[in-house]
Amino acid sequence: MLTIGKLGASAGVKVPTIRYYEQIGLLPEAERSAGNQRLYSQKALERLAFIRHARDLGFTLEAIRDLLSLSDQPDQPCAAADAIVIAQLAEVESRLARLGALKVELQRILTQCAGGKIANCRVIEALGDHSLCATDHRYPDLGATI
Amino acid sequence: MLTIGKLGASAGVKVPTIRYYEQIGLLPEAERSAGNQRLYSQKALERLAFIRHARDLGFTLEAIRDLLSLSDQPDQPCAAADAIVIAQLAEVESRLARLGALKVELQRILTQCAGGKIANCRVIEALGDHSLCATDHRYPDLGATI
DNA sequence: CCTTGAAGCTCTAGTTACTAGAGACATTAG
DNA sequence: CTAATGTCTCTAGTAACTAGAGCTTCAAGG
Ligand SMILES: [Zn+2]
Ligand SMILES: [Zn+2]
Ligand SMILES: [Zn+2]
Ligand SMILES: [Zn+2]
Repeated sequence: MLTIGKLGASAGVKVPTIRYYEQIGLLPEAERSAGNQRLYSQKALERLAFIRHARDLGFTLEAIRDLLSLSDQPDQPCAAADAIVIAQLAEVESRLARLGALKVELQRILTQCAGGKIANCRVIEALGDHSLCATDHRYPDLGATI
Repeated sequence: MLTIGKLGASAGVKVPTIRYYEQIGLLPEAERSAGNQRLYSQKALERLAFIRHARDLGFTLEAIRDLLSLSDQPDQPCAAADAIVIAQLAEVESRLARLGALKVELQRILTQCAGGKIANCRVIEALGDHSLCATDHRYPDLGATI
């Protein structure tokens, strides 16, 4: 049995984060010691490591919740799990495309600066006017994660 | 003079977002009509378009605040503005690197699935165990934007 | 046995950049 | 003049934590 501190150190997750995961129901309520402190089994460590790793791979907590509940049902077909991973890959690819365009545009903007005063700086101007842009980096709001 | 709705339509920014920008001091308090409705000048439209475009380029509101205050001081050297753009470029490149690693890893994980039941699915297993990963995608917390 | 420091507990609030909704007032088209 | 749309303020909610206050429990040293 591990205390919350040991668990966090083992899984690479901060203690308040573990309590947060419990609070939102991503981790089950932990057993408690006589003194009301949380105690964790090896299985709990595995579950937390799964969460941590999936977070590192960019999955949302919602997706992780689904993955965990799937992994608790071993005789279901795995297509649902794969679909979540495929969706995450698509998300990553979409972000990559967007960020690639941003990179190109920012580099291009930076080349416009010849130094000097702000009044003459083409960088400020380029930031203000999309019609000076070479690429179309205006995508409908991709949210934000990773 | 534009109403808030026209302003938003012109700049491609939703009305509540404009009010939010005013609330956090990114836009100055707008003039008001006799009936207490906000009225905006052409200059306000330019400022809002600047904000919108900079957001599209992934700048945070904090960075945009700094850029705006720099652009209000035309005889300052432009190095400070450039530095903000350079930092943003670095941020974008760092995210690109991270996302590139994630993409590779997610693709690799997906190849492990041979279909079938979850109990045998290597995808779930791979998600749970970083030692099965081929790349090192564990970077110290990059926050999240874009 | 006692003390002290670290680790744990609960609870609240703050972060980013908005978005949604309630309930009231203003403006405009027909 | 009325109905529809637009605008007003204010509050609260989103994702995934993080920080802090004020309290209790635990482990080790003297
Ligand atoms: Zn410059
Ligand atoms: Zn542009
Ligand atoms: Zn599978
Ligand atoms: Zn991994």
